[in-house]
Amino acid sequence: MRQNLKNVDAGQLQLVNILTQIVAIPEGELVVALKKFKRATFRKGEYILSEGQVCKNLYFVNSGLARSYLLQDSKEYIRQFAAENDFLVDLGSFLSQTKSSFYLQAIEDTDTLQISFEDLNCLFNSSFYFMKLGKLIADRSTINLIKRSVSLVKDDAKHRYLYFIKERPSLTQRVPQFMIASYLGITPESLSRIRKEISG
Amino acid sequence: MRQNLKNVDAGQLQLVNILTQIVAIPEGELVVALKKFKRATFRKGEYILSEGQVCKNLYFVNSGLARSYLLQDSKEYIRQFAAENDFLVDLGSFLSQTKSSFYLQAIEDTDTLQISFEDLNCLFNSSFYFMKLGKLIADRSTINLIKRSVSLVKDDAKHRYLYFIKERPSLTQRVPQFMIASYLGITPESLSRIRKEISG
DNA sequence: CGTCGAATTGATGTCATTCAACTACAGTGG
DNA sequence: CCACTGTAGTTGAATGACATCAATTCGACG
Repeated sequence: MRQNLKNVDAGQLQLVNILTQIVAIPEGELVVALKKFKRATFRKGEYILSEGQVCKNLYFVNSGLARSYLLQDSKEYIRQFAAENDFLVDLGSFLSQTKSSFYLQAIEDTDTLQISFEDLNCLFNSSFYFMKLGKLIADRSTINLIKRSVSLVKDDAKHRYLYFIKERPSLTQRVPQFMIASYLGITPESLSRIRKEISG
Repeated sequence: MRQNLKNVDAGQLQLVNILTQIVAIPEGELVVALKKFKRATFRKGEYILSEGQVCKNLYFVNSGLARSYLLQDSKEYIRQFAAENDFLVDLGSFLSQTKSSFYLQAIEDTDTLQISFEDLNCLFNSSFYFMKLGKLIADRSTINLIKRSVSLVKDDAKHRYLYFIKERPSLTQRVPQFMIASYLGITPESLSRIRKEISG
């Protein structure tokens, strides 16, 4: 039986679309790869990973919304939101298979495709295309993080917020304000005042 | 004539050591790759890249020290120091071959091996090993940047400085204080006061 | 020895935090 | 259907961290 993409479900197709948008991959390899991804769903508020656990899977978000954050001195520091078509993982924990310092938690009911560390590594090591894909994704994420870290030293809270609502307008609606504040590195009170100032 | 690593110079050997420490690469491929790297030296203060130019090369620092920084409203924001065995590049400009928003400048007399965007791409696309190397380097840099961006929201200036001198003790000696301050996202005056407080 | 940029120090200002009070509102159980 | 409860969001006042501005001091180098 010939392997093709006609029988994949909507979630898998969504993943394929994102991947092939980054690099062209032979259909046969995609079909093989898709077999390694398993559906995983999380309820609003549910923890996908907790601090101290090893991040054994990488998640592709089909629908819903999740966050990754750090807890220190009983304060939360959000480092990322992952919505539709985003990847979700604690990269440090995942790549070295060591204990995580981050939590991964669903903000909305969230539907994902997960792949294990071992399976993903097989994929990378068995296919030039996937290794290339991995590199390109890592490159992008490096560039994004450069932007973010530069912005954190260069811009004040108001500019960071304006940039956020420009870049991720849908999140501005879906994410509670105190989480946006945490992501921006400020308190909910400060964000509230900034919003007041902007609207006024 | 058999290709081997016996005839490479010290700088090339240094690069080989760093690369093979990340991933094992057949000697033959290394020899081919090394041919694409060309020696480039810069005097203290010299610009390796200026804002608005396209970053056409990636640099491996054999010796010396350089920085990458952004200029905005006539203020400098240093985003990275590159010393021995570090890579230096404006990744955003390099990967998309578009105008750079960063400056690359030698802080000390600096000795590098440079490779052009085209040559590096050939290397990546012609060899699985190099593609893997590229991915692993990008992964590392992502992880480092996650740490940095989290630290920028989580830690105050004092903690960021303490972390810096712990992680890069040699730089603490070699980099002028006002540049360390810029990297940390604070003013030279603030850093001076922090140092006073720590020593006292 | 003189010069110039780097570093320090002091006085003051600003932005964001902290703490506290209050409002709005969604979810729960009576 | 309404009161109860808890969480999010807002607002005010006081505090704190870092910036700014200005004046020296330090130190490398010609």
